[in-house]
Amino acid sequence: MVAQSPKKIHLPKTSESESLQKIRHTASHVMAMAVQKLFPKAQVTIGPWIENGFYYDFDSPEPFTEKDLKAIKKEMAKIIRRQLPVIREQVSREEAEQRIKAIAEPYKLEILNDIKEEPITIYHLGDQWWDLCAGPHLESTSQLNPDAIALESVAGAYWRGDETKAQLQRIYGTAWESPEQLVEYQRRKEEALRRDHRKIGKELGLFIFSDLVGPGLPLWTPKGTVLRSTLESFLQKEQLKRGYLPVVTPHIARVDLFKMSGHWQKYHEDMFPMMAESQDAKEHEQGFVMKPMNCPFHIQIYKSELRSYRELPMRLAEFGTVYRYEQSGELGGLTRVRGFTVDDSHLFVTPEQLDDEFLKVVDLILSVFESLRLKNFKARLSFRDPDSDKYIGSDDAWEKAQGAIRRAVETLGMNYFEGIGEAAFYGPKLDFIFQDALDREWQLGTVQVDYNLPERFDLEYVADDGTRKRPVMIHRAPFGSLERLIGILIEEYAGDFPVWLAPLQVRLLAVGDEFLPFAKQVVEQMQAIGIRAEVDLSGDRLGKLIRNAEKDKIPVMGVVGAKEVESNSLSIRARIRNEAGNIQSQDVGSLSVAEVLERLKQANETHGNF
RNA sequence: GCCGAUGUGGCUCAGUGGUAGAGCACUCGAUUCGUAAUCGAGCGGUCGCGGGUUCAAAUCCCGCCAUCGGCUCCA
Repeated sequence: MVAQSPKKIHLPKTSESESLQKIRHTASHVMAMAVQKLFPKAQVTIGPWIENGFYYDFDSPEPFTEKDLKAIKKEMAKIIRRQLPVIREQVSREEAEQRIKAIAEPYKLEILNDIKEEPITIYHLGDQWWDLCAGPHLESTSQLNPDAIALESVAGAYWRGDETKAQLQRIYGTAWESPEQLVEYQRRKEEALRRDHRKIGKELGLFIFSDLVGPGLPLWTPKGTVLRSTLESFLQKEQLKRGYLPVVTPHIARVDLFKMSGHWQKYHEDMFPMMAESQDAKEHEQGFVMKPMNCPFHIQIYKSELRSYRELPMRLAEFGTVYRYEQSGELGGLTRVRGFTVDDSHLFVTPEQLDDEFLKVVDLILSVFESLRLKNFKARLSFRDPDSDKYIGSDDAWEKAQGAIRRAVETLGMNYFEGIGEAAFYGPKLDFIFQDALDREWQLGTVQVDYNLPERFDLEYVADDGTRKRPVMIHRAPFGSLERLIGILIEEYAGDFPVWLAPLQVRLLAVGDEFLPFAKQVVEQMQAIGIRAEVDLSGDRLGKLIRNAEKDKIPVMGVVGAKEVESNSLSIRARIRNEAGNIQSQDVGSLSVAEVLERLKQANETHGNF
């Protein structure tokens, strides 16, 4: 059955709609006025529109709770009903300063100091309330519809986004052109929640967390492990085709290794504490640490022999599990964990090979995304912040590395944006950014150019003229991490994996117990050619078996009864993705066992549909 | 780490001061059944953990742990 959506409601983005910008600017001012009415001690700071609404940050001696939102919303409705005109006024810097001082709002003064242009614009709500604001705004509060506004949540937020500064109270709200849009927005949010990988991962039994094991440390169940290994072997195969060399390295190493790499100095707070045999060893920093990255290990393998230019590029690859002591408040599902597996590789190349090799890596990454049907991503040039001291190496090395990345994206004609301050401590990156079901952004794939670690580890190769030269390193991971990738994939597919990735590809459902032997025999044939299949042995009625298989999102169901045994066939029901990307369960009809085997084999090889 | 919220059987949830309940799942029995739930019975919970208040705590208070939404930080 096809669900008919009654009327498609378009939800505009704030950045694309001046009308929404006005609504949300004005709504945030009305909210701030309401808050100051109810909490006279609250001071206002900033309150911009965001893609789906707006927020406003307050410095309040008493924190707001979710219960307060109701009262604030009520107060907002009152303000709206008073039909206050929104008046724009231009004043001189001095005038603005005086007025701020008159109402004792120190944050506004700081904001004023940041505004470069003059005159300063102030927006008034009638003669009741005003704030510095660039606008645009509605003409009157009466143009807001209280039924198209919702206050969503409260959160702590640091002043200026700086954790050393005051913690403010942020209220998130959303406002729309009509109540219908608000309802649609809320409906979509609920729908997004249904795609949440934490929910689906639990339902499908892919991974678990245990309080005893610890936060941010996922445990992979048999089904989840099948999914992981399918992804791993897919990439492994692609890498072998491209001359990568597999390696395996330990999970821990002496602190000294990470002192040499610079991790101990620049990455210390992201690392689990050192293990040391004795207090004395600890004091002398003579212990072991869990690895937060694989690069220093791969470097040791490179360095274990004198390398010739003939060996380069040398591409050492490992699914290496790393451990990072992420702040507790950062952890969440599979997208942010403390132990994760990087599909890591370090390429040691001559400076002349760098550009070409970089392009090959980007090509691999894009083809991996294509195989996974991942289309919605952004490319970010993650460069260093020249004013920060969190990086190692010379300006020259950074210029060269950043130049190489820029050349690559220009050559490819890729769309990209720049993230200053987003570089790794040892080098700049080209990152591929995806969104989760709640529109949060996550970095998956990454390619990094590194002149610094070869320097720190004194890496060399013998050039064709017999001299010793320094290689350049490329760090790269198409998946980024298996954990985060799987989190994103689950949400992308809403749990309905393409046949080649589905942990269980086929389940056979017997109409009666007497058909189980035939079903078992067909499953054995499937397993023999690498198809993941099982028989439902629960003995329930067919309707129930189908319901369970649908709930488990198994791509192919094969019903077995007298007819099928007779003709060595299966009555196939399959979950098939339509053009719009929605999964529909379809009766494919009766197919011979041979035909089913062939189709599944094809799906596995081509990553296509059943 | 910071601000706020939440934590009841494997899962989803009800229970707000009087000593724990439902549905699903699981086990057993009956049913042998053709495309999204057959019927019945049974098993299962130190109500996140620790302390306190009270004659009495899942319920009120304090601390801790975990999860969720943000902030900050990152694959």
